Amino acid sequence: MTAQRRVVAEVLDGEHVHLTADEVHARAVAKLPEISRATVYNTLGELVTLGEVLEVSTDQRAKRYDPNAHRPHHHLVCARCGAIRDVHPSGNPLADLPDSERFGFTVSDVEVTYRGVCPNCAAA
Amino acid sequence: MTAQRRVVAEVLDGEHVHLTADEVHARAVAKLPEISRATVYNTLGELVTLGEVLEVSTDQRAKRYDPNAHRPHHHLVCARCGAIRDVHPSGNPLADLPDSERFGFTVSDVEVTYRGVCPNCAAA
DNA sequence: CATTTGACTTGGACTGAGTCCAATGTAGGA
DNA sequence: TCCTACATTGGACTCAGTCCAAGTCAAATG
Repeated sequence: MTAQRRVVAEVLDGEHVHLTADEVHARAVAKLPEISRATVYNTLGELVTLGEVLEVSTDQRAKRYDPNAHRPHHHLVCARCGAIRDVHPSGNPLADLPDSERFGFTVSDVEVTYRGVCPNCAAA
Repeated sequence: MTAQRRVVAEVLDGEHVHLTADEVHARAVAKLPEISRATVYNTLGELVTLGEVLEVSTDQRAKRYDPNAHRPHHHLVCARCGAIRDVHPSGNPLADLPDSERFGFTVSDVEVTYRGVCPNCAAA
């Protein structure tokens, strides 16, 4: 556990929003000016493999990092501004995939992304 | 409707798999050697806005294009080799998102991505 | 205490996917 | 046929992310 890793963890823990790697880097630099992009990527990658943080790619641009990895959830994304909210649908979509639609796969996970327009963008 | 656009449409229609833009380009070049990448991107973009083709981004790499836009469906992705199958879960996940979890959004769409290991990769 | 070791960090080069743009080509109407 | 608007081209550019060789640091060893 080095200073750099602590800073990255603090950034993610501090704001419960979904930051891109570059945003994490920018906030990390504010606390530890000489931290490099590569280290931020390395640390984020480790946090992901440790299961502390989730990678989310709701648009086709930069991946975002979700510190809320321990509570399973899905995402609701604004198609205009890109805002992301965590949501907890009722029901288990995994159970909605019948065997006949599994093609022999061992299905272990499901991601659900709802898309719509947020109140802010709807008002504008 | 130019020769270039016809070729792109033919490529997508010919193989019901999920090609990347570069794969579409490669196959288009086979039929019309001097077609450029930019034209393929332009045409794919138009097909997407016309609703003829869907953009799918199951991994964080290249977008893939799904010619099966008229029949709603979701995707099952192999975590190892990236193979993609179209699937039709029972139930409607949109209905699973209660109003209390909509945060004032006008929710219009939902994408579901199942992840697992395909029979081929499981055997290897 | 000095040295070795191995892991961590750095910055810069590199890659892949996609976009942008000025120049060129072309289809189809007047 | 000529014009005009639109489509195409290719190359430069951007953005996100990866890679790598070199440098740093701390803890363990002698």
